[in-house]
Amino acid sequence: MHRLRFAPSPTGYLHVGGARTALFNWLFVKHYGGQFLLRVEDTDRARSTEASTRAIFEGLEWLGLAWDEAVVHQGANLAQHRADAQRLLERGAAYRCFCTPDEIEARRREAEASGDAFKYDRRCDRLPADELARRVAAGMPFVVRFRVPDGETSWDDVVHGVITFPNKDIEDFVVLRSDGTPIYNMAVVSDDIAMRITLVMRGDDHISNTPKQIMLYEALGAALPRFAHLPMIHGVDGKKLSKRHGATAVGDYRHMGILPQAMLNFLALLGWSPGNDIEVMTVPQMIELFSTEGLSKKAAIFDPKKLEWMNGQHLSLLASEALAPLVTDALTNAGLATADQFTSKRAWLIALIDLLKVRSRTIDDIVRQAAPYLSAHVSYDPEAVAKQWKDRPTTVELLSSLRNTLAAIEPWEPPAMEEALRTQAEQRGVGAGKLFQPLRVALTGLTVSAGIFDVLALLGRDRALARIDDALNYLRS
RNA sequence: GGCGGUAUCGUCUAGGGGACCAGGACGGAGCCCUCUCAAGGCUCAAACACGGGUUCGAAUCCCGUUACCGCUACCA
Repeated sequence: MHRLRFAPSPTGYLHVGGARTALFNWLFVKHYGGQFLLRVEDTDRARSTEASTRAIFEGLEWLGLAWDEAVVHQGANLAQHRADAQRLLERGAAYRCFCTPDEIEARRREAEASGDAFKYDRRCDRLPADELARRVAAGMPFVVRFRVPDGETSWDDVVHGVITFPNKDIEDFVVLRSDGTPIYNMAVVSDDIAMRITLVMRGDDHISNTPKQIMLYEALGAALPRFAHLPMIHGVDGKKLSKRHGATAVGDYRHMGILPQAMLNFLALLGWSPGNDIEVMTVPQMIELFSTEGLSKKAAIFDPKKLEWMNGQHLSLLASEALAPLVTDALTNAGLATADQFTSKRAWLIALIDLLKVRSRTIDDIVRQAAPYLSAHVSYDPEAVAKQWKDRPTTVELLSSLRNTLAAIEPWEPPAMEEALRTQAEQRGVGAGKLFQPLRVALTGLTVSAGIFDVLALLGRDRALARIDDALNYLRS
């Protein structure tokens, strides 16, 4: 049984890069079977916050990436980490190092000054037994260093294939600080063993940690998991994604009106390809199609434009009924409507969404376009007025005439409207657009909207006529 | 600096020796549809980093170079 885990450190919001890593872990488990676990790596007390932990949970929940079993808090496993480090010491795989940070730093500077790469010289490992005993007895502070064995360390990475590191390039790294707390690599390995993780899938910035971790597994006598190192996600400038690139937290996109399934679909395509030129997928399709074969090695650049397009695709994939709650929420938040406003007008709301979603890429786009249909009056876009109501007397005459025609239409439905209005255009010897555009401005205040008959239908006869009256008043004043 | 990783259109990618004068998608340009805006359809511009090999044949394999990224902490 596969057991994978997503292990974010709660030092900020759920980042798109983290979300993508979580997604691939989740997809793997959903496709191949197994458990998807969540571990919060909160051992950096200085940077970890409760708020961040909550934000990560919320982000994952919003995306629908549900985890199995209870969340593991790394900070709670300190005793286990320490015990594992102690075992390392007992087995002779690690040793006590009494060098102080200042001493190490001084030697490092010295080495750099002479152009050499610094590597801990293992001097404390050569301490005579009696001296070692004396220092321990005297209670001298020490860190525990792992004694890197000779040879080389390699593994068959699921995405990169075989990667090999000569051990001589790895120094005896610290596994336990002088205060007895574990260093990252120790904590990770200890936890992954305890959680019985079978596949460690994470960002490829961890590639160089991997040989150290493998050595730890081996020294601890634990079975090795497999490793899969996913490529990073960069900003448009090719640099590591940061706040400078604008929205990088998944929550930001949620608030911009992006659908979670679109976010997932977009993220999935960053570093993975199902092949066959498939792009737009539902979540079940992604699970079905997911394969480690399609994983890419190359860092990808986050393109918000394509995300928006993707969202538009998912918007049209979704039934307006399903969109309704999201739209009402957004409308409410925008102060354009109240939820109970729609309880009696559900069919009307659905019709409105039908009209708007095809010309929207986000929920927010829908909200922006909804204003003319919800408010009592419209405000006229100056450019629209300038362009479509250029000659006021003519426009007044036209709108008045249109008003009369509209008032007599029966039933109040698009086919009847279309016939009446087109007939009128013919009688006037002008193209239909000459009527529709000025009318559109009267109805919506804008030169762009859904088809004019749909707008009329949605507005209802009374409001449509009232809008025309408003326009007439405006034009005469 | 050392070590590791990566390298196909601006971007995401297909491609795993001949099917490729390199396919799809986003974005861009244009056309069609059309009451406007979208959506949709069609068309165009746009890439195998460079240099050596291997091979009858390389985007695909190997080696260098270059560029970029990551790690190089008593951070995670």
